[in-house]
Amino acid sequence: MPEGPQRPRRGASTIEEVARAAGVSRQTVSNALNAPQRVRPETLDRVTAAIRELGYQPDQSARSLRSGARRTLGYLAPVDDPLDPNPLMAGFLEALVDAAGAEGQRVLLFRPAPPAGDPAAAIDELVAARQVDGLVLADVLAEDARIAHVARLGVPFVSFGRTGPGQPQHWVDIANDAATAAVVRHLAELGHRRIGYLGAAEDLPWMAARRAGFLAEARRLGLSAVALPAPGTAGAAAAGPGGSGPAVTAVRALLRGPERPTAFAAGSDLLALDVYEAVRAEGLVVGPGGVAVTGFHDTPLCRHLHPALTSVRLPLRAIAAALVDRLLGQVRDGAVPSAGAELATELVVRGSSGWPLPGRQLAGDGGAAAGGQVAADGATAAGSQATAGAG
Amino acid sequence: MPEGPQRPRRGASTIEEVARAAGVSRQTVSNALNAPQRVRPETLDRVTAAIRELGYQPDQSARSLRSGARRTLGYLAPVDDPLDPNPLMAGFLEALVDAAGAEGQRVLLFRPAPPAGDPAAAIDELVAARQVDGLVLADVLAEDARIAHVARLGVPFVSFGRTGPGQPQHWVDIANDAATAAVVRHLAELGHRRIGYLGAAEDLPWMAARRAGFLAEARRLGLSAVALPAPGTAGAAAAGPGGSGPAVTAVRALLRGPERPTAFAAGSDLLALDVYEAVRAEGLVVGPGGVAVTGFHDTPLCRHLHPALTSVRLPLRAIAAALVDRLLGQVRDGAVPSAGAELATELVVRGSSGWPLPGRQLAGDGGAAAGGQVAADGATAAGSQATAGAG
DNA sequence: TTTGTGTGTTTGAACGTTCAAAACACCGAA
DNA sequence: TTCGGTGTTTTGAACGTTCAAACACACAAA
Repeated sequence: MPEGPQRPRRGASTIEEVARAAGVSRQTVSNALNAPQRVRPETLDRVTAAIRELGYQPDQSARSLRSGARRTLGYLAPVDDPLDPNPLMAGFLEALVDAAGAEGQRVLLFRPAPPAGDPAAAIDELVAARQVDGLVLADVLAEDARIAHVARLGVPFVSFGRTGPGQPQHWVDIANDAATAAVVRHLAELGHRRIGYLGAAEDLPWMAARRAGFLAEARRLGLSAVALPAPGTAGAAAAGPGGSGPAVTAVRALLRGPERPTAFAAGSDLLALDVYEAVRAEGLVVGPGGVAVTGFHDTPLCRHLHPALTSVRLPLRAIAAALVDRLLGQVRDGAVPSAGAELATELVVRGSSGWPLPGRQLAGDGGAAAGGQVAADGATAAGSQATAGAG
Repeated sequence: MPEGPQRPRRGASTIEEVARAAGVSRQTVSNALNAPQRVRPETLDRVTAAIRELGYQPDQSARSLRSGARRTLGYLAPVDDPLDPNPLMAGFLEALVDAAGAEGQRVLLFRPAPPAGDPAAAIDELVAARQVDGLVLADVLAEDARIAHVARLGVPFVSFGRTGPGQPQHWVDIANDAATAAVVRHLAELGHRRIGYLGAAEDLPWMAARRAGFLAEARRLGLSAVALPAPGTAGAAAAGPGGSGPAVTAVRALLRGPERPTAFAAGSDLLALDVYEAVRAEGLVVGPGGVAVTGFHDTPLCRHLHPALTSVRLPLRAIAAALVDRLLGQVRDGAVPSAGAELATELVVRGSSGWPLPGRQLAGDGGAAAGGQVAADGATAAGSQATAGAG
């Protein structure tokens, strides 16, 4: 039988010990940490030295209990389809943790308890136990029950993904339509006049926006454009994550048709893989000489494809920073955002749409679209415009 | 100017209010929550009713301060190469949060502060502030500075990934060698006699183990086997995430050689993509009629390939549960694990190695290896054996 | 009746910090 | 000399909970 927990206060010193060591009172040490300008410089030095000496760090529980500030933000993990997880979850989380850390905040991960999986209950629990100062929601839909719930609760929150017009505009999102519009411009610059789009799960707002941005820009430039799956077809569901067969079939059909597209934009990197397959199945080649292809998300997959896949890169660090900034604005000053923030993406050009050899520069690029800038991996990047949308 | 924070204690009731409502004392309510068997059933009912009535939940900070238990586990996010992130991070985290939640624990995510990125400092901060009861480390190497550090600190911890013989054996890991051995058996059953392996970053212990398991089982079965990149070649680095060119080149060279393998196992799903490319570049076909290919991790990518990729699925939920179990054993009872736990993987057979049409069952499978069992998606799964390794 | 024994409940104290207010030291002006 | 003012430091109380010990009571044994 084990000898029990017996927490031995591993080296953890208290504020009282620091005070004694520095020859001051409790509160002076507290002030030295929380409001140094109130402490005489000479005293501050002594206290700081004692703190370092003893390796003191305030007990977060005691701090929270007294002050009310938890210094912790809750991230509600979206319950996504295990077959089609959000491809940027991990990267976004890292960015979020870093952005929060820069503001002295930690990130608490939570999820609706399986198998029921009621997000509202999970939120209630966390808030009732006062474990967080605010919440970060992700993969938010236009009419999202989670948004309505947290708004009703009155908890500070922000969302990655825009909310509907009737709801609080605490969101940060990328410009999905501008991203695919930039893709269209890129393809147009390369000389493509007939272009296709492969989407999936068009009921998701970001997917719908990508499709819409594609079609709008193509129309504006006078290009011939077709988006798959065609609206109203069962393909919309079938082209989803479960089986990619129908998507490939649809793309192949288009490639066999009279108006064969010379380029295809995909709503995700995985969908681009279906395009690759379809192109090859039709005996065509992916890339400049054949059918140009682009993806979305810029996952590691892009570099492992042959040719490497041109894709839309999301500014994850900027998104995370904006979210934390807006959230802490509410927590600290009660500053409720009145409008969402829309961030620009970056198009990373690789062999699938650009040039056979990766690393070649843009040749004489004086066109209408934004000028290219060389990205980290020798590929060319063209940013889409940033806007701060009004609520 | 905003009107200030003014935290209005949103609906949060205290234990005192519950006590008053139930006509008992503070401590009885506390007992009702923490040691119900000490409370008379009749009283318990009254207290429970009051708790529900008022929507009471104990303040976690107050609880932690007094009892010492934080009810929170820290997860140290590995600082991986952004070009080659751990492909199961997101899924593992979800499983970890669920497993922790089932035990009433939350998960706090933290990372070394960029740009320096010293894990030890990040750990010290978290522990000194007493924000967690224990730590979960991931992507652990044999001689890992983080392990040495937490062991020195005396904090309860576990690791996903085995530790070296001289170190505490608080690990949970998958049987990497058994996983690739199962792959070899699977390929042998299909009739393959000459097989290849494509690895990368062989300095990582799990990658080394996959390679070793592959070679050992091939030798045992008397198969002709070649593992890429060949030891001592610069390809070991070049075949990594950065550019997949060299990997493709090496595989192609092997396919052109006199002893052309009829099957290829890859150390990850992304590497399998390189194999696909090489096979096709040589004018061959991936799948039963041509070159069989297998991957590792069973990422969503597998289903989007044509043919769909046979891959090794990791028991993420079991891993997370084992980690939480071992960690809480230390936290609650001081039960220090004396040996690591090795978990079995599952081989998900799809078209790239099995049969042209996905969904077909294993035909008369009375061979030497473990019997097949049908997995969720109509593919066939064969488990590798589980062992509990001795420290 | 007294004494013990166990069960259920209450009371006082403590966890480590910050808030609120009071105390102190010092300065220059009245 | 007194007074107010300012800057710095200290003191008492509080945050909401659980620990440790005390208490009340019923019942059995002495």
